[in-house]
Amino acid sequence: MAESSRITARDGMRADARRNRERVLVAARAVFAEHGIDAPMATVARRAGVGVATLYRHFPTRDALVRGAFAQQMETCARALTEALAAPDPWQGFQQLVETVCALQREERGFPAAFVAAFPESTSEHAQSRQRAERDFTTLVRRAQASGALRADFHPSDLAVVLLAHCGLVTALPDDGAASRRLVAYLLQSFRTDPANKALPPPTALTLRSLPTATDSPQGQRPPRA
Amino acid sequence: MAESSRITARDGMRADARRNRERVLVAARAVFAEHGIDAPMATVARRAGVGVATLYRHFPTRDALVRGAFAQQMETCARALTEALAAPDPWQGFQQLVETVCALQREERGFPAAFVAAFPESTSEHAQSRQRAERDFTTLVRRAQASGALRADFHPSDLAVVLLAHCGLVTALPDDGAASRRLVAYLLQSFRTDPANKALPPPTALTLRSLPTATDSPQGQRPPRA
DNA sequence: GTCCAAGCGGACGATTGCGTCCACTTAAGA
DNA sequence: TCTTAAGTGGACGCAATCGTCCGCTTGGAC
Repeated sequence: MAESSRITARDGMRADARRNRERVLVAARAVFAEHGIDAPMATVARRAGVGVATLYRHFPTRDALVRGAFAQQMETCARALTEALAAPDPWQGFQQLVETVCALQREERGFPAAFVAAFPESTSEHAQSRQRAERDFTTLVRRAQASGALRADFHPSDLAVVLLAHCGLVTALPDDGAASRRLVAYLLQSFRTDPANKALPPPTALTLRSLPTATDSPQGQRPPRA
Repeated sequence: MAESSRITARDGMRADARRNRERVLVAARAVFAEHGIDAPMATVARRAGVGVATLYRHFPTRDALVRGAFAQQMETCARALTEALAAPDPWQGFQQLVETVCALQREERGFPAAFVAAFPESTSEHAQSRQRAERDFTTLVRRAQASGALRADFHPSDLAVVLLAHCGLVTALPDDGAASRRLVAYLLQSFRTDPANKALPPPTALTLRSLPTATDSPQGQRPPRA
C-alpha cells in the first residue's frame, strides 16, 4: 500500500510544499490587496517566488486561491458570531458582530471583493457551516428582539443587505475608514428600537467632490481619461 | 473656408453618422446591463450592427462610451436635485432625491457600475456642473436641517456614502429590488430627526443563504467552481 | 446626375492572461 | 548514502481583447 509510508508531516505534505503553500497565500493577500482579486495569477506566483505550476497545483482555480487567502478572515467572522451569541446582552453581541465584520472588511483590502464573490456560494463543504451560521445568527436576532433593543421588523436577511452594501462602500473608497464607520453607525442606529441618537463618528473629512482623486484606485479597472 | 459648407445637419454630423451614434448608445446600455461595463467593445459594436471602427470613432475610449450611455440617467439625477430644491418641504425633497437616485441605480442595470466608475471624476467639463450640484445639495441639507426634520449632524458627504453603498448592494444582488428598498428605508429613517419608526418595506423574501443562487451573475466575473 | 469627403467595416498585429506539459530538483525513508 | 516519488519552474500553445489602418460606400451639395 505505502499509503503515506514515507511521509513525515501529519498533513501528508512535504516540508517544502507546505512552505510554498504558505508563501503563496501571503503573496496572494498582498497582490489582491494591491490589484484586486482579478490580478493575474502569474503576479501572485512571482510575488511568492514560485512558478505558476506550483501555484496551480496548490490552488487549481483562482477561486480556490481567493478562498484560501481569506479563510482566516472568514474564520474570524465565524468566531465573532460565536462570541456574539455568548455575550450577556444580545444587542451588545449583535452590534459587536456587525462592527467586527465591517472592521474586517475595511481593514483587509481585497477581502470585501472576496466576500461578495463568495456570497452566492453554497458549496457542499461550506453549506453546512453556513447553515449553522445562519441558524446562530437568527437565534441572536430573536434574542435581541426579545430583549427589546432590536427592532421587531429586523429580518436576518438584513445582515446580507448591510454587509453587501458595506462591501460596496469600502471597495469604492478603499483608503477611507471614516465613511465605513459612518455607514455602520447610521445603520446600527436605525436597527435599534430605542433611538438614543448617539453621536455619530465624524463625517468624511473630504468634500463630496474631492473623494479618491483618481489615485490609480486598485481593483475596478479605471480606463484612462478621454 | 468651406468650414461646413456642405453639411446640412445643425450638429455638423451626417445623417447616417448620427443614426449610428444613437444605435451604439442603445446597444451599449443593453450590453452593459447584460455583461457589465467591462464587456468587450466588439460586443457593443456587433449588437449595434456597426463595425468597431465606427464605435471607436464616436467614442474613443470605453470611458467615453460609458459616459455617453448613461448621460441621460445622470441628467435625471440632476433634475431630481433641482426638483428637490423646489419642493415646499425640504425633508420631502431630500427624501425624494435619495429615493429617485437609488431607484435609478436599481432599475437601470449597469448604471451603478458606471456611477461609481465616474465618481472620482473631476473632468474639466463636469467639474462645473458637479460643483453646482454639490452647492445645491448642501443648500438642501441646510434647509432640511433648519426645518428640524433632518438630523443636525448629517453631513453632505454622507450622500456619497449612501449612494456608493447602495451601488454596491444592487451590483451584488442585481435582480432584487427588495434589498435596495430596505436599505434606503433604513438609512432615510436614521437620517430623520423624528424617529417615527415608520414601517419598513418587506424584507428580502430569500433566506440569507439562497440569495443569487449562482445564476451566472452578470458583471463581476465569477470564476468556475473548483 | 456627378463628385468627393465624411463615414464605414472588418482584417490585422500586438498585448495580456490562462492553464498544461515535461524535464529537473529535492525531501526524507531505508 | 541511496533511491524515488513528490515537488518544482518556466516555456509553451491557446484564446480573448484591444485599437488602428486602409480600401470601399454613401450622403448630400451643386
